[in-house]
Amino acid sequence: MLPPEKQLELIKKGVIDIIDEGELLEKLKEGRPLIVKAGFDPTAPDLHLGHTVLLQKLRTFQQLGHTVYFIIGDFTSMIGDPSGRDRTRPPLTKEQVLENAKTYEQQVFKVLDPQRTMVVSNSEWLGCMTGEDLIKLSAKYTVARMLEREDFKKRFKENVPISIHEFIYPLLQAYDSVAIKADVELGGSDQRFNLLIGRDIQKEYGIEKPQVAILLPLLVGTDGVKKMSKSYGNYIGITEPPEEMFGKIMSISDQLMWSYWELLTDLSLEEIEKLKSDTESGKVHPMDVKKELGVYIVERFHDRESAIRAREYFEKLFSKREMPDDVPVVSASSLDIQNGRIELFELIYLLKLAPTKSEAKRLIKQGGVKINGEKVYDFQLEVEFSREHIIQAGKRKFVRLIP
RNA sequence: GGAGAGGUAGCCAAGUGGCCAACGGCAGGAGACUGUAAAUCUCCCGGCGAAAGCCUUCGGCGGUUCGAAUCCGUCCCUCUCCA
Repeated sequence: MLPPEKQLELIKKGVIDIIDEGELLEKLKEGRPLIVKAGFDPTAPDLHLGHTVLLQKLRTFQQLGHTVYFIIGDFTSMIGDPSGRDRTRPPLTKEQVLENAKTYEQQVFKVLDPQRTMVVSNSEWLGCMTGEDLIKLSAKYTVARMLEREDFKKRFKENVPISIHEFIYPLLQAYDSVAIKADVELGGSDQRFNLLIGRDIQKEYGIEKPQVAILLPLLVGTDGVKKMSKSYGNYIGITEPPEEMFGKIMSISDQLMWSYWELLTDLSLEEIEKLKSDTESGKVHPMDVKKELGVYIVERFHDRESAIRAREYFEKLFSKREMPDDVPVVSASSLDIQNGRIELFELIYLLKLAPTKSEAKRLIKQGGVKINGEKVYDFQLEVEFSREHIIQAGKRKFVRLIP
């Protein structure tokens, strides 16, 4: 193991806050593998780039010889973490949660070292809690302290409902730390409150040296506004196909790109600064820098070759406005059409290029549909199937229609 | 338990008997511009229909009325104050 001071230095890189740094150093000096906790709620089937910020830091701990407890919040996700929310989360069913949890296990090892990772579900200890246990746990915290949280305070003030179970969430998360005797817990900066409750509750349960809370920056989602989150639909999943992943990265704003460089790559801050100043001075084009980022990230979760291919695909489809190679092929005979001809809007609808016939018409009227590269505005145009047609709806939806 | 205020499309939010498929904003879509960035401009944004128009929608269910998002009854949900 590296000397404690050296370890601390590596751990500190890129983190927002450590509570308490002195305590962490003390723990490191004990020279034993620390129990490092990070919890994930399986609220959607995929981990996304936002999670990897955290995973990467966990890996740092592993490289330093510590043990990671990866907690799947199968129990707590049925409540839904209220952190940063302006309303109650919709609850998940047990089936959904289990389904999602399954895929998590496979995905985390794209980053984590399996030798030093314990994957556990918090239903293991929370699921067998009795009513009495729960009441004892709830008694250890007060409503006033709960309302210290900004998100709760805001909702309370604005008369947005807060259910009692949302108060219980942080307590259960804290109890996880008791159950596994966590030395360190990692979380996004919105987890500050939850992680601190963990410290309080651990002490209540007789743990003398409570966990150290390490807060990491939140990755902003593809919308450029909210944190990357499954429930906001602004995420880039780590299992997404290369082209998809690359495309999503290209769609983030230039400004946002810099935080992606910072949080998702191993480049040093100096190297990123250099890229940034080169971009600002016009030495390099921001789009090229973004493509580089795209390749970097796709390569991490797939491989070099796929990453290059994804970039080429992108350039072909968008920069040169060409058709991709793998346009879905639909044969006219599979479409249930009479007389071998059909009105265009009907066709767009049948090909699922628009969700309703009304939308198909609108799309056509607005000039969003091309047949064989020609814009068509007449939604009643009769399409024949005697030969092949390339139908394009919007920028990126293509269908090759064969007789 | 009592008193009051509310529940309108993905979200926020107008509308208080016919002019309401319902103002406006956000989000979303298409087009122009372009680098699938940002900004800007135009258009669209319940369904069906070529159109006229028709159908379904304003928490649920019933009712009054020629006609209801709007009035009445009842139920469900949220918030506030009092206990």
